[in-house]
Amino acid sequence: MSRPEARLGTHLPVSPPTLADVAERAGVSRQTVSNAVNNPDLLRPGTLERVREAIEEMGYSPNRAARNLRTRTSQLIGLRVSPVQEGTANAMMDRFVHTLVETSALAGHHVLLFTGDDEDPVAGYDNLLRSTAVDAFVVTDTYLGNPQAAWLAQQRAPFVAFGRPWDRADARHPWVDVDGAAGTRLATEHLIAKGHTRIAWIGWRKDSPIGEDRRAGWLTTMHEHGLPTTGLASRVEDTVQSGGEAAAVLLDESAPTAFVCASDTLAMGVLHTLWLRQLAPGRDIAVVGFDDSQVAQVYPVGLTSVRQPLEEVAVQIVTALHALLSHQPPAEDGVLLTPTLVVRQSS
Amino acid sequence: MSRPEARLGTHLPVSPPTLADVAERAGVSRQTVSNAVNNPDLLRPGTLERVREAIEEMGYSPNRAARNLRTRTSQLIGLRVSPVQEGTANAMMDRFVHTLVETSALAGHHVLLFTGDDEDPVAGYDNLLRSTAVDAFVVTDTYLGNPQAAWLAQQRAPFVAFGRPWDRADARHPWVDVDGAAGTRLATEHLIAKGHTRIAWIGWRKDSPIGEDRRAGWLTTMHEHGLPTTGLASRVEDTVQSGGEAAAVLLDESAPTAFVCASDTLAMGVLHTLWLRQLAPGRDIAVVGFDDSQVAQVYPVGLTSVRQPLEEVAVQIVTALHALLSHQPPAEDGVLLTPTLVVRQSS
DNA sequence: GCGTCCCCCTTGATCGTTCCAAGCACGGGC
DNA sequence: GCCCGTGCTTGGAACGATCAAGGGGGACGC
Repeated sequence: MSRPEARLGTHLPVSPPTLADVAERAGVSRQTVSNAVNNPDLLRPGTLERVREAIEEMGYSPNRAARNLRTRTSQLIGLRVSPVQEGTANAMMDRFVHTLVETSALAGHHVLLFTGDDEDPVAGYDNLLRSTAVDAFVVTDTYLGNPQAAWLAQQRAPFVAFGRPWDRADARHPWVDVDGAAGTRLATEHLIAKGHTRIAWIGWRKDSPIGEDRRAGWLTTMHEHGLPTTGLASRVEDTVQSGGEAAAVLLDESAPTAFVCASDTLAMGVLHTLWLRQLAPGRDIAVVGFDDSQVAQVYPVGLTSVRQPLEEVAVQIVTALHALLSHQPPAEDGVLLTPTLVVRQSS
Repeated sequence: MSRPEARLGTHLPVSPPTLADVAERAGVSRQTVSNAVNNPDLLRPGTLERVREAIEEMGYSPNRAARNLRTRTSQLIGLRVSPVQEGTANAMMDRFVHTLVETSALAGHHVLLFTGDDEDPVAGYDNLLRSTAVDAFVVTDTYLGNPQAAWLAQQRAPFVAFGRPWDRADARHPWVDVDGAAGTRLATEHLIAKGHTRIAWIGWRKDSPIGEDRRAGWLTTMHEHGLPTTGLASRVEDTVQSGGEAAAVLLDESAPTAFVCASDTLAMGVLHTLWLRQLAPGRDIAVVGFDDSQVAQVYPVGLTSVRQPLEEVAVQIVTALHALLSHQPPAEDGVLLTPTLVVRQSS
């Protein structure tokens, strides 16, 4: 029994061929075609060849919905996109998302984007989860107090976080993160090697664990080298203006010769202050940022910056997801990757 | 017959409730529950209330795969993400993608990301299309010679393009685009109003229709005001370095007092040259970019730039997609939106 | 020649939802 | 009290794939 519309030479879009259509053409059963696609080893070479030809000729591709229904799998990975913050320099997600999409494709998965209600951050996850629309999630914004990771863990939903669980109360779950302290350590040691001794820190407010982590890298490295840190640290909002103001105050009060910043955004503020004071970045005062964002690369005076290995992060996340979905017990909860330092003219 | 695992108080993830489970609980049939979800008007208020309570209590959400299979619909919109180009300033896609995701969500759709083989740009589309994994596509990179739009049109696949069909050979299809010429016209008239008469153009090579469109806006506006253009235009690669070099040459040979650029990337190059020559952007020489990228906003001397209404583009695209999927004959093929000018210190 | 085993393939059932057509209850009209 | 139309509700079928068994044929050993 072949479907009528596939026969008619109509101009209407014909429905794509099904497993049964291919089976009929190849003179085998449905299951054999299915095996040809999913378990080629089970077929005799001759049969396999014949089925493959039929598949090729008819342009057959398995219907996703039917397969999803039967296997209780969607081959989709959910990723929540958070609102765009204009004015900050972190166009960093682009790089991550692209690699994630590419890597997942290799593992046979696609990436599904969804937005979150800001009032109910969990709603988006809940919907997709209950309707079995996605197999797993990638959670990116794991700042302290974000309930998503804990909620997902409690629901026993498969997910991997980009970011460590800062809160001890969070149930254990797989995560991949970048060692921020190692990054600022790289930056600080680079500056020390260049002969700097008065190296200032401009970071975020104290309630950001990520910020504190990055600050610790600077602090311990300075201490290890017996260098002073008192009066050389400042905590501000993550904006260009705040960074500039902090740099101005530090320059006036503590006379640093170099700045390590918790973000490229803050570093841009520092560069702005240097510009106003006719100081040449890299020659008079060194500046190092964090994230290696596009501004760092495009800015006339290239900004030295700590670069997160986002490509590797994506690969590790997909690996962890794959293990999770295969129900393999994870070897370890988390993976901590080390960033690199991209040296440009500003240092 | 209720599923056993839903009864057991096991720690294993229980499969979510189905339509039948809800029906049993509410004391109605499957179809009634389905109607309560999809056509509430068909139910008597009392029944509707009862079913809704059951749905709420059990946390029911329709299984996506089953629904997709039956309705031959996936509620997914495919979007190809192109490789990240480091060094260019176009973090512009972020804004677009986010609005697209948000707007589609309102229409009940999700966004599926996929990558394309660079060698076979059509492969990714073909796979998703044949496996009925997506309902429609949004095509973003519609540069001349890109076969995707034409191929999709030929396949009668539903899609909306962000970008005009520059090639007349392309079959007709819905599109949404931003009027680049109107943008550079805004920029040029802004500079003329500021008293500039020697306004230079730095754009892309001739084979880019988008670049030619933007160039035309500058050219016609200059002509309309009886201003000179000879020796004031240059065409280069879209890199910071090329923009800087072009600016240097133009400054030496034609003494312009203002620059209109085809991109923020090129404008950054111009700013760099000004920096090297100790010229103050905005006071000595005016500069206008295109795209209002993050560098334009973060750069110490704010860069005046043409801003594309990406949010509106996304809304229009979703509207067109909705019409397309409802088989409503589109009122018109394309929608052309007008950009705005964000004036900052550089002009 | 016959039974046994194994490999390769086929058949029927199933996933959870929506479509279809028939069933039943309720109420009005006579 | 009976008939009939309207409207909510119902069981059966279908979407297209995979899972779980069942069956047929050839090779091999006795």
